[in-house]
Order: sequence, then structure tokens, then C-alpha cells
Amino acid sequence: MGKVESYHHGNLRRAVLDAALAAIEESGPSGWSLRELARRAGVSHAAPAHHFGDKAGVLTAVAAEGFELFAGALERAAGDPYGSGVAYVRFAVDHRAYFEVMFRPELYRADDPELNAARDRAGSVLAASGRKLSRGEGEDRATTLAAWSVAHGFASLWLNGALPESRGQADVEELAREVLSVVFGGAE
Amino acid sequence: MGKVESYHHGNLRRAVLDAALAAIEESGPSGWSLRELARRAGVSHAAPAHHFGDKAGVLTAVAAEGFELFAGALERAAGDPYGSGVAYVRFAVDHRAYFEVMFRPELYRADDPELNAARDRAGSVLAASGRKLSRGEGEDRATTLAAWSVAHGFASLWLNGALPESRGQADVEELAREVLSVVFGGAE
DNA sequence: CTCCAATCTTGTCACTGACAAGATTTGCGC
DNA sequence: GCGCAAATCTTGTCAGTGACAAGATTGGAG
Repeated sequence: MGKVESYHHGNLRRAVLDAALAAIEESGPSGWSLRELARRAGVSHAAPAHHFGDKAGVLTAVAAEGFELFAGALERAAGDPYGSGVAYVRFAVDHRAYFEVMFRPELYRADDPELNAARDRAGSVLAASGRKLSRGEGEDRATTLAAWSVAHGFASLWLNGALPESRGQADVEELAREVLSVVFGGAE
Repeated sequence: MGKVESYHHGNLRRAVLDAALAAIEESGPSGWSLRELARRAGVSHAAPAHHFGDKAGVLTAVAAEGFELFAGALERAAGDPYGSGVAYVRFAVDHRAYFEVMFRPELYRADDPELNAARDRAGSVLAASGRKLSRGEGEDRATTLAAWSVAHGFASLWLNGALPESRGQADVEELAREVLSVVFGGAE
């Protein structure tokens, strides 16, 4: 038979994080309780607190992990501004739970050092993409922000169901590429 | 002296809405309780329920009112795509509390008819701006979405403090105009 | 083997959203 | 004016929640 019940869970931290991610995907970053995560992980209601402190602690961990995955995804597309834009949207859609927490600082502790390191890492890649995109135009900052805004705005609108397209069976990446190419002038 | 205390509040619905807007501005759409709104309005803890049903009811009313104000702001700039983009960002910044609820459908009842009417009204103006913006390019939908995305993305990033600029004393509208002009090709 | 620190449990408290039942007031028909 | 139904507000209650405190269990360093 399976594992014997033991007093110690073994990897409660990860189990709670995974439960949180699943819960966020189902009902948003506020649609669940710490006690529910504990139940899903099969531990007592106060066990998660030891690893995360409080609810904001769980969300801080989610955001930190999210920014790390995000930085990784962007770095993989570094050098290609258009590809970075696509990667941005891809990440938001594929890792919806992370994305929905990452850009809502009131949910977590924004001064977390690990989180800020990953966030800055992602920021550098974006800035580099922006510089490359606007080479020679002398409008670095505005171009970078515009590119960032399109990717972020499209992803947000898609995720919250504001786009009629997200109701149908439309292909996100296909649509994202069309939209991004308006700003990035990418190969269509 | 002032008004005599009466059993009936007089305009509790509005008082609760205003309290909600203030609370949202202070601590986000989830950072307060119905009971707190009741206290701010000086009524018993269950009074608001009679006007709104439950918490989602309050947020539904906020979103509906928000979409109406939003539609009005966009209509006032109708005909000028670039101006519509500026109005979009202006609205988000000036009416942060509304904006933060409007695009988070999991917070309210998305099937509210009054809300949907206002939402569609705003949608029409945006679509018209998009058509005008892309006249002759035969890329209506992509251009419309790109313009919408830039405005929405910039506003979102600004509001959640993701832009370094939003930390300083930068002028939102000034920066917004620069960013929007990258996509809208507007007069800079 | 011992003991300490990490991990988990049990118990508790104030607060919350939702609901039910009753009190007060308004205003409409007449 | 008058009575009465409907709207408005209050009081009371219940399960669920986040946070904290104190105690039980366990693994690992030495």
C-alpha cells in the first residue's frame, strides 16, 4: 500500500504552493482560504502558516516563483523583440495563476528580496528588447513602454475575458502575433 | 443644528457606494468588508444587503457605474482615435477605483444587464476608433486590438506600480501621450 | 543516545458574509 | 387624513476565516 501516514508531511511547502496555484486558476487570487489549502494538502489548518507566515506570504511565494519562471521565459527569447512579446503573452496564458498574482502588488509583500531579484531580471530583458526595437529612433523609453504595454494589455484583456475572441475557440498565439506585429513590426 | 437621527438613512445606496469607492482606492477591491462600509455609512451591519444583496452586488454596482462613466468619457473623445486612447488612460488614473473593478469580472455578476449595456456602449466607441485608426490598411481588428491593448496595458502597468515612472513625480498624461503616439502615430 | 530545532496539531479569538425575523417608516390608494 | 402594504433598517445568529499561542511529534547534529 501507499505511504504510511506520518506526522511530518515531507514537502508541505510545495504542496501548499501547488494547491494555491490550482485554487487561483479555479477562482482567482482571493477565491480561496488558507484553511482550504491545508485541507487539500491533508494537514491541519495552521500548518501552512509555519512555512509562509500568513496568506500574503503564500502569495509572495507564488509571485516570486512566477517572476523567476517569467524571467526565464523572456531570457529564452532574448535578442528577438517580437519573440519576447510573444513569450510575454504566452507566459501569461500558460501560467495564468502566476501572472494574475505577479502584477497585483497589494496581494503580496512587495519588498521580498528574492521576488525583486527575479522581477529585476525580467525587467532587464524587457529593457534590452525595447532598446533593440527602437534602435536609431532616439525614442527608447517610449518605444519600450509601448511594446511592454501592448503585450501586457493584450494578455490582461485576454485573461479577464474582455476580448470577444477569448470566448470562442480562437488561437491566442495566432491573434497575439497579429496584434503584436502592429507595434513590433514583426514578421507576420 | 444638523439633521436629526432618523431610522431611515435617506440615501444609503449612494452612501455605501461612495464608501466602497473610497475603500477600494485605499486598499483595493478586496481590502474591506461589507460591515466596514456599513460602519462608515453609520448604519447597522446588515443594512447594505437590502440594497445590494451581497458583496458581489456592491461590486456589480461599482462596475456598472464605472462602465457608464467610462462610456461617457470615450464618447466625449469619439472621432479622434488618439484622443480616445488618452481618455482611456485618463479615466483609469482619475477613476482608479472603478477601473480596478471593471476589468475583474470574477468580482461581480457579469450578467448584470445594466452593466452590459454600458460596457457595450464603451465597446462601440473603441471599435469605431479602431476602424478610423486603421482606415485603408485592411487590418481593422488587429489594429483596434493593438490600440486597445496599449492603452489598457499602459494604464494597468501604471496603476499597479510596475512602471518606475509611477514612483516618481512623472506626469501620467505626458508619458501616456508619448507611449500612445508610438502606436497611434498621433501628433506628439 | 540525547537534545534541540523544525515541523505539525489543537485550541482559541475577533471578524466576516449571509441569512432570518422583527421593528420602523414611507407613501400610496382611497 | 387614514390605513396598510412595501420598503427600509435593526438585531440576532451561524459557519467559515486569518491569526496567534501553546503543546505534541519528529528528524538530525553532535
